[in-house]
Amino acid sequence: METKKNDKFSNVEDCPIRNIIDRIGDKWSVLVLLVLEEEGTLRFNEIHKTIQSISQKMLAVTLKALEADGLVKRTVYPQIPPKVEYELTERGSSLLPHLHGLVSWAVGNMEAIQTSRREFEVS
Amino acid sequence: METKKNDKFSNVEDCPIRNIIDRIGDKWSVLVLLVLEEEGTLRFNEIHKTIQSISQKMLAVTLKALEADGLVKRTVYPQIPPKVEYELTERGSSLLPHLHGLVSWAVGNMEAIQTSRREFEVS
DNA sequence: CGGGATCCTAATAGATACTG
DNA sequence: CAGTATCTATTAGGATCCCG
Repeated sequence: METKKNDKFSNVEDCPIRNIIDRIGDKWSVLVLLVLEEEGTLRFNEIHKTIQSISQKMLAVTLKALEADGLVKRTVYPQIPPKVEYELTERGSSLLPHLHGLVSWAVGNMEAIQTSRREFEVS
Repeated sequence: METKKNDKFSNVEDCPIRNIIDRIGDKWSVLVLLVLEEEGTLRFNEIHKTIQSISQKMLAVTLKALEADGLVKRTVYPQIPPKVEYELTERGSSLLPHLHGLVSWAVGNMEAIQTSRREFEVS
């Protein structure tokens, strides 16, 4: 992607909006963040049990991305069998109110949106 | 995707969170919404000029999806050459405050996140 | 001018098997 | 237990051409 004059929004790397959308806009990140907020500290398999429809691979990938951004803290207990715990960082916690804003909007508007979609289909 | 017991978050169609993330989590929707908010009513090519890095196809696809969800209103003026205007609906406008919350968080945390990513890389 | 139709590629997600 | 590796299927996105 090339940045041109007059294009305020093209520079992906430096655009905070695009950056954050790229992070939470994937398939699972928001869900994982909400689960960690609701349940507190969880082990890998505990998260997996809460979100059964995610694959092991995608959960690992998602957690690693969240960890890289400093939204989730990963603690390894060097024992056998291994134990790894995940929890929100402060930065992660500070994001959640904004996600809740989105969630409440989504809950409040989902039905109307689905109706709109159906009407749009037939037209 | 199959819904199982104990999995509160797997049912994509009915999960408002997943629904809204699927909509705004694509590459361009949020940007288009923000542009329409900032600039008001715009023609297709005016949006394109503001976001030059989007392809014509993706702009059309994005606008159609936003229209289907009732977030954007599309008005056709039947004349030659054709004129089509886009503007936010009330529902679209009601979403924007929540997006702004996200945006402000993103702006405030982007630098720290980028630092975290770099540190994570080398480790 | 505002797209739609088509074709193509790159990125993403899932299934499965394996491992320290 | 908590992943990784590999492979395949699906999807998103871009390029190009065309049309009313």
